[in-house]
Amino acid sequence: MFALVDCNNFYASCERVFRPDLKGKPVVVLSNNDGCVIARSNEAKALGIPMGAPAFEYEKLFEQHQVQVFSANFELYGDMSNRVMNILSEFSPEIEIYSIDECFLRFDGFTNFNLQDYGQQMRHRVMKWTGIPISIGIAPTKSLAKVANRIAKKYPQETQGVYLIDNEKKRIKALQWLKVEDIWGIGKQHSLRLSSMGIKTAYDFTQLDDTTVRKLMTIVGLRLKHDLQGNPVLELEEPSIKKNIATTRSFESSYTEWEQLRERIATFAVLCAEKLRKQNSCCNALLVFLRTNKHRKDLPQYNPSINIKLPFPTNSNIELASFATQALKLIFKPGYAYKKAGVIVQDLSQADYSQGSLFEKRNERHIPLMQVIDKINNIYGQQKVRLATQDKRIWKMKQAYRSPRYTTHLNEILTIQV
DNA sequence: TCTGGGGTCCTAGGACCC
DNA sequence: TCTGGGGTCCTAGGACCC
Repeated sequence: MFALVDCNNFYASCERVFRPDLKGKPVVVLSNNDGCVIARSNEAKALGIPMGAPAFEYEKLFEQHQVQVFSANFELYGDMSNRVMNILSEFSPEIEIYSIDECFLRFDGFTNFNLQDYGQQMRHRVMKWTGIPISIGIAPTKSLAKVANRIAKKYPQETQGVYLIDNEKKRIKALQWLKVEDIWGIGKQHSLRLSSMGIKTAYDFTQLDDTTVRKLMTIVGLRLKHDLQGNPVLELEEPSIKKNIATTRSFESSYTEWEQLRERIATFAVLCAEKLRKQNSCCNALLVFLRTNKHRKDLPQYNPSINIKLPFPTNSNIELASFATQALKLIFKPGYAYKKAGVIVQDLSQADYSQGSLFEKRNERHIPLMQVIDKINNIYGQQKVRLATQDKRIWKMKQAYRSPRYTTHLNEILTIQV
């Protein structure tokens, strides 16, 4: 059996842990630049605030219903996530951390366990030790565990947050209940297509023949169908290093000047380099892109991107910033109002076994230099040592409502007055 | 005025090889 | 009129996830 454990309204719940006064009140968390709503408490959902709602369109509603608004505090959420995952990993030797707020557990050889009770234990422990509420779905396959989880979330009273699909009758009932667009792995395009064919529920989907599914949705869809039928096809995935690493941001205002963009791109490249070093990788290619504001139909649009191969693999701040700037030079055109840009490093290889080039070589002296820079920045704070092309203000984001980083910065720790 | 960020996998088609 | 057969590798784009 597999369990899918999912934190309820995760970001909003993290904010509430340190602000118990917000219990029962609507809470929303905004994306970077306080742009749109990326998490909502149940009370906020009940007010009809949709996922991804642009914050400026809902300002009135926020005020009217005294919605508690937070800027994203990813440092806090990441740390809370680690705590939750650590606790959950004590419940099974096999765990796959699927996202910041979700994990799969595998219960192999748990035949003498009452998984319903076991799930309740998990909920209680995570709640007691972190304050984060979770929901659990348990079933013979991963995709069915996803379905079970959805039921647990949808009917908290009846299920007490844990739902088990452990027989054929429950499986069919669950699939007949689930709308086709809510299946994990079926997105907007496929669900529209399926819906137009009269396929309305997950059960209908599993009744299609293999050839049709394959033709419509490739091998991915076919695997999903079999998994939903109760034959485990989707396995627990091993932790693996990333294949691409991106740093992309929208700007707090539009940029028109080369200097501004050069600074952003250099900084994004440095952030990518740091992420590369954290997983001991080098990259062999990188992509730089620019975007104008797609919502401003009145302005000229220009969304270029360029992919360049590097002459040698590297994870040096200096080299990546330099390559990224060269790439930017090739796509930058004056006269446009750029709203977003990004650097994506690709074709990653292990840092220790890098394949050198015959004609050009990375600067070996950067390796110890980067080690020292990482060390200093770890102690004294991010980007204390930085390139001269980088601005002092590394985070150019609107974050009007960020909560303290309670668990990762000693000077922001919660103070209690008795 | 204002609209997020970061990933994965699969396939078709082009370019190339003998 | 008619123009082989069998491969590999790479990339862009589409689909999906949170």
